[in-house]
Amino acid sequence: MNSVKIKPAKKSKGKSPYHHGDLRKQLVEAAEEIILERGVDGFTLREAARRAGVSPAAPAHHFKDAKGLLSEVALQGFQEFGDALIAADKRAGSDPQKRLYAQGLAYVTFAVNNPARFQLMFSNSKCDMGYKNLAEVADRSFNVLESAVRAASGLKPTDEMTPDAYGLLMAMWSLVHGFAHLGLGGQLDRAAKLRGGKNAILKTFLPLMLQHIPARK
Amino acid sequence: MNSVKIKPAKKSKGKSPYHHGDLRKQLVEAAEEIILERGVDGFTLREAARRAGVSPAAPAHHFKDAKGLLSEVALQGFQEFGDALIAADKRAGSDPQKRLYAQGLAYVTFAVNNPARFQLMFSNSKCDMGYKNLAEVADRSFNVLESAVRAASGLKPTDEMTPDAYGLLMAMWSLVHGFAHLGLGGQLDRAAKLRGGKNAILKTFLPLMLQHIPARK
DNA sequence: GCTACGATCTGAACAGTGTATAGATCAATA
DNA sequence: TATTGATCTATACACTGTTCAGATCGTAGC
Repeated sequence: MNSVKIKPAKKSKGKSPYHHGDLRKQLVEAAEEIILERGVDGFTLREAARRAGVSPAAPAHHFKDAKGLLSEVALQGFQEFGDALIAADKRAGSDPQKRLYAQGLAYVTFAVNNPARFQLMFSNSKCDMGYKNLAEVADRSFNVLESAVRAASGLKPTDEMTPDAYGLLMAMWSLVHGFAHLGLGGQLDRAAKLRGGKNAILKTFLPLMLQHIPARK
Repeated sequence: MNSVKIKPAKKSKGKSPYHHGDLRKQLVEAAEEIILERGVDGFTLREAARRAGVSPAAPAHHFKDAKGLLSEVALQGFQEFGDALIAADKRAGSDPQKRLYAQGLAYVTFAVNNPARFQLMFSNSKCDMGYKNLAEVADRSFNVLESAVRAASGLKPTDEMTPDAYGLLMAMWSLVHGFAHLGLGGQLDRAAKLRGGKNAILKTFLPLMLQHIPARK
């Protein structure tokens, strides 16, 4: 007999043991692969199970249902997304306008570099905001933007938001979110009759657009 | 025998004749019903066939596949959408700023009043921009906005778009589109911790946001 | 060491889906 | 009147998400 103890490897090429050992994580990875290859709507739970090398019923022991697995993917996506926004905000220094610009850049850059995840993160039909702390993690991203808008509106972090600041906040958020959504949908390419895809959006369109960031009245 | 000639009625309560008579239109109406009730992802072709009172295979004689039917719905949606934008633009008179404001209002109002159709219209996975003249009809809406942006940028209708005008155009479009998308997704409600749904979005948030319409530098 | 338990996974099943195919029906034309 | 083409039905196939009974196996308790 083999005296060497073997923890079932991530993807042991040998006969798969009855217990997978790392299924939850691999399902998440498989899901990310799938939505990237086939789009969010191309995802199927069975395909994820297939790629992880388990039966169709196995995922149920780790996620309530397909929506549960996708919600976990969205959760991790919002984690990275928030980190990216925070990092960009810090790099921008203390000038409110620069902070807004940097965040807008980071927002759209994340969307373009993670198109499938980004679409998933904002899809109510594909993931459930009630999943674990998904809503809180999502709001964390939102709060980074709110912080910069406060500064741009001359408000201290403890001040209550004024209606005008709310308007600016929504305008700023709408601006970058809409740009990302239109860009990923291909609308910008079609409308501007330009090619270049991802690169054109980030390098050409985005700076032109961000020059028009709404400013405090 | 009955001497009265009867065209198979829209929904003759009698035994249904073998040939439907008006299936194409009724499938479109059924599809609109379904996406309104169940969301775009809740649509199934079989359910549409069921509501029209025909077999699952019948729609194939009028639309290539499910995507085809939804594309037709999107096409009609863009028709109405463009009409609404044009009407708002005309009502606004000649002041470019007022034109932009009016179009923004009309853009978001349409989205909020036709949430399912709006989402469908901008969903690449659910409808096909290659369907009939869908792309052209969609661009018609876009061109209304471009016209107002030209005016706001001091360009004549025949002038070539400058990079700055392009930036303003994308900013304006992104602004209203992002607001609509975030609003329909429920993100604005959550972030602003307000209730009121459709009404709050249109009456409270939207005017606050539109005050920050990007202006020519 | 042994046992029992709980977590994890399989295999099979069920209802529902989109779509293809062959054949039925029927209006309209020749 | 006969034929043709458009429209519809019935059936079938492969696929989906999810459930359920039972198989497997690490591990906690004795």
